[in-house]
Amino acid sequence: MNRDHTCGELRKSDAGKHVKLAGWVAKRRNLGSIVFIDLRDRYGITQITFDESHSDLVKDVRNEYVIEVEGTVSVKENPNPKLATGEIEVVAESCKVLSSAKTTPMIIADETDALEDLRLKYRYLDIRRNPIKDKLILRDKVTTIVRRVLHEDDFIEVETPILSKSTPEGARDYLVPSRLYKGRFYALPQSPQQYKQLLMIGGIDRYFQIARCFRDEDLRADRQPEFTQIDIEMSFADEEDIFAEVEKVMKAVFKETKGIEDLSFPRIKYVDAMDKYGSDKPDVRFGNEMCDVTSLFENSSFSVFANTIKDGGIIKALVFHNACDKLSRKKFDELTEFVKIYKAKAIAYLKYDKNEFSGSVNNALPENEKEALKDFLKLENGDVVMMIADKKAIAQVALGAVRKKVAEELGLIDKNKYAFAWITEFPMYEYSEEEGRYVSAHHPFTAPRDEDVDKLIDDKANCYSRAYDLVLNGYELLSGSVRIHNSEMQAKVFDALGLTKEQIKNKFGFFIEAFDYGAPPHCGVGIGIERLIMILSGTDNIKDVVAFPKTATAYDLMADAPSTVDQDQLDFLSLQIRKD
RNA sequence: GGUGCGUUAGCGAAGUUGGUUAUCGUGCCUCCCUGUCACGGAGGAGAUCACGGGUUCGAGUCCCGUACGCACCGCCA
Repeated sequence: MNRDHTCGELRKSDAGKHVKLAGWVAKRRNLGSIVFIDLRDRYGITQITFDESHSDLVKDVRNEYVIEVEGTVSVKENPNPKLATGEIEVVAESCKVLSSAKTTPMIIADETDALEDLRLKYRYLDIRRNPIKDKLILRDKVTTIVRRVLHEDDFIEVETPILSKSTPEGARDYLVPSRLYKGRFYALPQSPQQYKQLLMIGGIDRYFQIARCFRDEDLRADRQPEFTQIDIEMSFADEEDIFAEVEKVMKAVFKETKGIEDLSFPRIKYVDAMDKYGSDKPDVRFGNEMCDVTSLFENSSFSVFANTIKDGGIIKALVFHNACDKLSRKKFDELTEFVKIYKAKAIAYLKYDKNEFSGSVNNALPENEKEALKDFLKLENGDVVMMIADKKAIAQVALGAVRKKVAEELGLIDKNKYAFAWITEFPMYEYSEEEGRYVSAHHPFTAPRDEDVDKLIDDKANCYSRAYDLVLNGYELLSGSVRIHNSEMQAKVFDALGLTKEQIKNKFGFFIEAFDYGAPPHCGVGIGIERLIMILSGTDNIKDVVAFPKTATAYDLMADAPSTVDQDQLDFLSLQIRKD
């Protein structure tokens, strides 16, 4: 046995005990004939003291050496309040080097100077640091809570295949060439969607899985190519049942990890979320909802507004209180550039202070329209109004992005707040410019709203579904839907998506067939674990909560993956790499 | 696919209108030190300035390209 205690557990009450500790040398302080070593393991740090007669033992010991130490627990005269073990030290009698270490390329401490790419290359060193290690521990704690709560409610965990079948709708698949079937490919699952629905048909009425998912799409600060979902599906259930179950899980997680009990789960329809927040994942930790002020400017002499409306566009407005002094001309130049990212042409603003207007459109707008705006928005001194006149979709999204950015910069967001919202009744379809047709907004197994069944084929733009998201602090935490559970309806949706009978048979044949053998009504969700842990641990970087993450270009800097493979391997798979 | 920013000792950064020995902090090595806990003190080593090309008498600095990293838009059923 290399140790009988961890480096995080000894306290004053252990004084006098003879102990054996093992760990990494986090810091060596040599004061001449006395040497202090901070010994670190997963559980914490304990100071080891080598007095005059023992200091030679660690003469050649350096940072990050792995050592085993025996000694006696002793109470310190000057305790170190920064350490949980700070009231004691271990006075060493022996020291055995279990492993030596080269000088590390980065400082291993809570505050490291290393940039992210270096930390990814030496991820095993980065994981020794508390900020990363603690998040891995939190992640384990959360999945443990989730499993317990779901098990209490009779859900069972079932594993579904990683080697799966490519699906045409949605994200690009990661493909795995088959050796036994020349020219054929497995696909890694984007989610266990079809398998879990088949489990429902198989009578496993309450299923969950901590499921790894893969999507070959470009990355973001909150998106990795492989990620983990808490995947849940339940039969004989609808929105109310699944919302209740998810809320129960979230309440348990927040109570047991953060001590937070007063969570609420308001519901917002998708169209309202877009209207008020310009996003289907609104950050509702703060207000500043957007308003539609189009009607005030229909006959405006300000041609920019009037022409936008004439061309079918709208004018969205957003108010920030007491912000006149905080938002400079320069800031609005910056915001003008910012909204161009979202294809908006410009952002107009009016400041109302000391009962007078000023700002970019102050001269362009006639007095009566400014007064009307003031009444409509109930403006008070100090208010700043921002407006975007554009096509509806652009004005909403661009001003919604401004809402979030300015709120952050003005400090309107309470970082200690956790604001959930269910976003409901998503569109059934969205138009894909790229493909020139309507595609599923969620996925093709999503049920339409009862009242929209007759719009499935003929009025796709106005057809809404029983899909929902749970949003937390502006992140999409989960997605789900009530599923279609009869083959006629399913066939109708495939038809609406423009899939031919042959495509349906090839891609979904087994799935469709299953629905002919008695499918229960069912619904479910997939909760993004990484985003949940990000929010719980207060980081905006998904890489912080993944043990071995990939870069923004989906590269593993540590393992150097993806990599080329031997010709033999290609030959086995009957694959040839094109040289162009 | 697109936009922006970045790349200088092991690590993190500075480097002015282009100018001759590239600076600072930290880490590393050696020596001194019995109460430190970011120990302290003295000394030392350590750089093809990402790569390729160009402009120039002269490039870390200016220009073009490439690679890599980060963020964002598109994309992510």
